[in-house]
Amino acid sequence: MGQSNPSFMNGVPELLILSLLRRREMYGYELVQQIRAATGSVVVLGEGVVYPALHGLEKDGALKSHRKTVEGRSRVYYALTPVGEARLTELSGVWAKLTQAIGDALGGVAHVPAL
Amino acid sequence: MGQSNPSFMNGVPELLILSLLRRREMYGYELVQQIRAATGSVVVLGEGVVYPALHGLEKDGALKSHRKTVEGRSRVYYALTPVGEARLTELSGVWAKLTQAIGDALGGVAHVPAL
DNA sequence: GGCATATACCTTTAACTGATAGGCATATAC
DNA sequence: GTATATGCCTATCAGTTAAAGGTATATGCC
Repeated sequence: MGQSNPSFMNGVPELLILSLLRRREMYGYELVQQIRAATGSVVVLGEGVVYPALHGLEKDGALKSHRKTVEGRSRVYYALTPVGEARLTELSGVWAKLTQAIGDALGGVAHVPAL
Repeated sequence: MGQSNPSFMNGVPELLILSLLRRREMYGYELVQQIRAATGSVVVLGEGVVYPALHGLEKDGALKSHRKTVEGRSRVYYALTPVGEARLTELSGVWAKLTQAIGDALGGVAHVPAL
């Protein structure tokens, strides 16, 4: 029966979220903006991607959350756990290996320089 | 209505196929093995990915094919067209921009060195 | 001859991810 | 009081890729 393994390209949203949370704890809405900012709008993840990812990571024990009310706003802050740090290290390694492999395969393909 | 844009991560199979075909023409079965070899088995695309991609690229005018019988084997060789070269340049640029953006966002995340 | 394996082409099917679109609530600005 | 920005969340859909199967020929082996 057709059962697909997750594609080799997946897990980047997770990777970005974990890496941003490594620096400091953040809440979901903030992450959406920070991902946009950190990638120069090359990667733009909507809330419909970020929130489910946060919930999944918390369920896996990679994040822990606590509510805090700031300026009359109730926010759910997420912080990395040791499990999350390990996950980040792992995903980062996979990503590095992947990009290097593809870079090697591309060899000297000229691309239009980013303007 | 829910209409998904293609994910920012897509198009890598196409990119790999085009980049390998830039060096020399190949047939589908050969591409499957060359992609595996060129990426050190980091990226392994099955025939179910490669053949449809080839057909799509040909329909777009990015590739042209011709049948050739070699060693009693009937093979369909694919070669890049100018359209395909342009496509390769474009995809390569997108990929470079993407990996750089993600690399920047990751900043100094230590990853386990590939063994 | 009969069988397994490797080559070579292709399609069908389905899972998974991520994108879109919404719904809810509060605060502030006009 | 209405619009906009913040902040959380879920439901649903679509595109891409993965897996599996289906056909056919060639070669090596018993």
